[in-house]
Amino acid sequence: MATRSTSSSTSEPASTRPPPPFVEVAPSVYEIPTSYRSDMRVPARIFASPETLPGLLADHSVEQLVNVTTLPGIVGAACGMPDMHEGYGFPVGGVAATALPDGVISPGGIGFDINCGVRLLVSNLEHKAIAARVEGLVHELSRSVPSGAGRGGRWSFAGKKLDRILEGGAGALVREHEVGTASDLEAIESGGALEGADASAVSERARQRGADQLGTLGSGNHFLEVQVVDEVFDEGAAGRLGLVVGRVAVLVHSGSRGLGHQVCTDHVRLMDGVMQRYGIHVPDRQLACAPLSSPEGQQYFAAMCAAANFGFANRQLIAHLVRDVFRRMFGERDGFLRLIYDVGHNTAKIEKYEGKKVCVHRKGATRAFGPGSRDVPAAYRDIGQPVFIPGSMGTSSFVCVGTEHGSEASFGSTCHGAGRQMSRTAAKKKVTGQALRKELEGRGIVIRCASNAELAEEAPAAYKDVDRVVDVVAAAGIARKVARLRPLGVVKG
DNA sequence: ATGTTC
Repeated sequence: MATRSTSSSTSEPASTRPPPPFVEVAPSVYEIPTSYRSDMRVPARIFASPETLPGLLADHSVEQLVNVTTLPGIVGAACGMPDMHEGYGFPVGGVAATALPDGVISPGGIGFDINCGVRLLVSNLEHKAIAARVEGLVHELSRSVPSGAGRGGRWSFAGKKLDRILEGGAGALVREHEVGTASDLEAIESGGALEGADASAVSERARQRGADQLGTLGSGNHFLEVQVVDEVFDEGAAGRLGLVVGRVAVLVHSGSRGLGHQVCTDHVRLMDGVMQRYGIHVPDRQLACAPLSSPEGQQYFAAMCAAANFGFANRQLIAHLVRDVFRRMFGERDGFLRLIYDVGHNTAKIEKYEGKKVCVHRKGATRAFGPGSRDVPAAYRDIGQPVFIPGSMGTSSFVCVGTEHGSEASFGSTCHGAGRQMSRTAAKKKVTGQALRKELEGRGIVIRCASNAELAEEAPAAYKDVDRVVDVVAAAGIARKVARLRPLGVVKG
């Protein structure tokens, strides 16, 4: 089994080892040259500032990023976003592009929660007008959207219906189940469906785990937040997105639940078994991979795309449940929620860089294409693709847009959140869920969650400072700040 | 992230 790391150096605390040699190659961009370790194929590029770099050295994420640079077929550099932290094999907040056709694809470079992502909806409501109803609103949302580990919902999909969701993503729900509208699809990355999906590549077990989980939040850092637009940094871009100070918005953060998790588990196991046959040697068993052109690579890619489509459909159904609540409480007109955009941060996609096709792994990294890209919705094409960077629970979230510079510096990617600075277990030792709940309520934030113990894992103290993380991506020029949103209420598992 | 060790 490939569940344990075989890299001997990851068994010692990160702090006891000398830091690798960093070279500042541009403002807020550091590189570790290939001379650092003989097995590196490309440099490791880390987006950081003098203030955030020490934090990145506190766990094994930098070493993991160096390990990623050894993958066969990797091009350019392995990139670490400013919210990077330790993950399974690859760091969370990591980007790696491998050249087609023989470069590898590695499930660890996408993560267990395939197409975990964020969607932002905006209402016509003024916070001032509904301030007294926020508690009731959050309560109703928590009743309508199931959350918590292992939780299923009222909807269940199997057989051909599930096949069409796995291959058609959010569009299958729009077309067959009257969940949302066709115009929603224009505001979803890749139109809400990745082309490479093949339902038959998804195991029966994965299908069973996912059957009743569409339209559910899950647990961990997944949440649904009612927010108010707090500050606008770029009037032009904010206006285009429909973000006006004082306006109420809803941020949904969820993924492909047990289905995506099982797809990752299935294929890590398969690849671990065939790596040697392809003559691939990696410094950490958790980097299990296979050439994208191999049967194992193709199977995983097809299953991963199908799980990603399940993720898009999940957020589509959650948004549908949220819209129902808003409509019931505020009426058809005032309660209308327009989808601004939906973007994932755990996928691998075939994209073109410098004229060559590459497989871009993004794990805890958000696609952030710049102005002019055909993959950006026409309505936003001149400002760049919207990107959402949620802070930790109860802290501000940022809306950004991608930049042209990002396509050369980070394969069109930026950070995905604040990023952990404390493990889940460490967080539980430091704070109790009860105390955290009191603190949030003291700041006027309504909170509904299934488990107090899990609440503690998501304490703001367990995360990096999102303001600093966003300042780094802005300084490095891989995203542009548009607006900040402040939480009014949180629903989580 | 996850029916939190098939």
